[in-house]
Amino acid sequence: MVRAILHVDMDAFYASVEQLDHPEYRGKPVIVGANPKAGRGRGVVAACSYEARRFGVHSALPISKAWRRCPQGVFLRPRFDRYAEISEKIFAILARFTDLIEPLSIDEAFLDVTGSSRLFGAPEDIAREIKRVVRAEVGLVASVGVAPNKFVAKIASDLCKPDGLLVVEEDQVRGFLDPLPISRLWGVGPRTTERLRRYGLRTIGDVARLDSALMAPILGSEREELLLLAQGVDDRAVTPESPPKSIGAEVTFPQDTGDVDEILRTLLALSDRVSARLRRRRIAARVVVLKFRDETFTTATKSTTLPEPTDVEEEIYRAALSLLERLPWRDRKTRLVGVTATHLGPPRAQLGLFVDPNRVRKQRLASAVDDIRERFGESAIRRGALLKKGKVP
DNA sequence: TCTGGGGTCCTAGGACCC
DNA sequence: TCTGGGGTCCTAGGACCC
Repeated sequence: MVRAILHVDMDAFYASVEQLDHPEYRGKPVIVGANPKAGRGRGVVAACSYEARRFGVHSALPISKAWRRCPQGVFLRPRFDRYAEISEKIFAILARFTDLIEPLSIDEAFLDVTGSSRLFGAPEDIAREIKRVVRAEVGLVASVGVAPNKFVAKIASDLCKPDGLLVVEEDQVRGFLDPLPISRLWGVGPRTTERLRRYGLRTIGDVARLDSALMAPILGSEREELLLLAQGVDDRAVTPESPPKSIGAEVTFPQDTGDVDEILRTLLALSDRVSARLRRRRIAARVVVLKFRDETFTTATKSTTLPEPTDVEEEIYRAALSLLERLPWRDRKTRLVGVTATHLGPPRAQLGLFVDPNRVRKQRLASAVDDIRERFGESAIRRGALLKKGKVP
């Protein structure tokens, strides 16, 4: 049986939310991302309105470049809490049409509406209705791709933006994919594109027509999947939300720093953030990863496995500190540090295992802090060590 | 002109165990 | 004199996605 998969994707999501909340920004080039600091800012564009795209601005563009290309733009810092709020409304709308929803990001999802036809009509009608309701109830514009599988549905919505609706029937799939560049294939980024180019492969059709056996040296271990994708075959199911595999926080310093104190304070703040998010989800981590980037943009990660799972800030911080000592360089300035918790699972207490009374005290303290922050905001309460020097990043 | 922050998945070598 | 074979865990790095 042919499935009916929808890919729903909001157009210029962050920028559109800003234009929704601030009517005076409508019709203007809105650029959401890092602080441009008059062209000297660090970071990139997170999202921008279609008005801004006419100036050559796009997401992931360095913010300094965006400033130069579009000095008259409305530059805004992201308000993730607000975007999450709107996102919830959108997902609530999607849930009216099917239970089979797989979120891809804050503003994007796959829907399997194969079984929804009796109630809601043909897939194309469902897509049109979703667009109508999202616009009427939220005030934002979505694009929707409809196809027999996820891969084709995703490409369809990408290609019909903005405010698009594109249906690709099963017998149209090959003709639809063939002329597209190989970089449209899932999992084919700049590196793989370059490698495939060297073999003269430019379009998805070029890949689809290859002989699997001959491809071995070209594509490596993932050749079967890639070949099938290129041929428009994708059996992956639409699977509702799964628990996170890792939770991390990282920060790029406004200026590269050689100040050990600043680095330590930052690691503490990051450990704090990560542990709070672990506790909120009632999970604990067995592995802590420290990420470090120096002034030459060289990046290293070091990880360590803890004797037992933790959600306690102090333990994560101590693990990060022990990893700091194993870093390969000392003489270069630091651009970025990050702390990530992985190998997540239930905390010991939930498993019914013995928990050291000392840790119980720390956890109670941490939970109390969480509550205060919940009620009065993130900055309501902080560790003394964080206040010693300068501002918390 | 530089290159964010949140993730996922895969590979590969070495340790370790039976 | 030679030194199996398989499985799992740990660690580091890389490609990729939004």
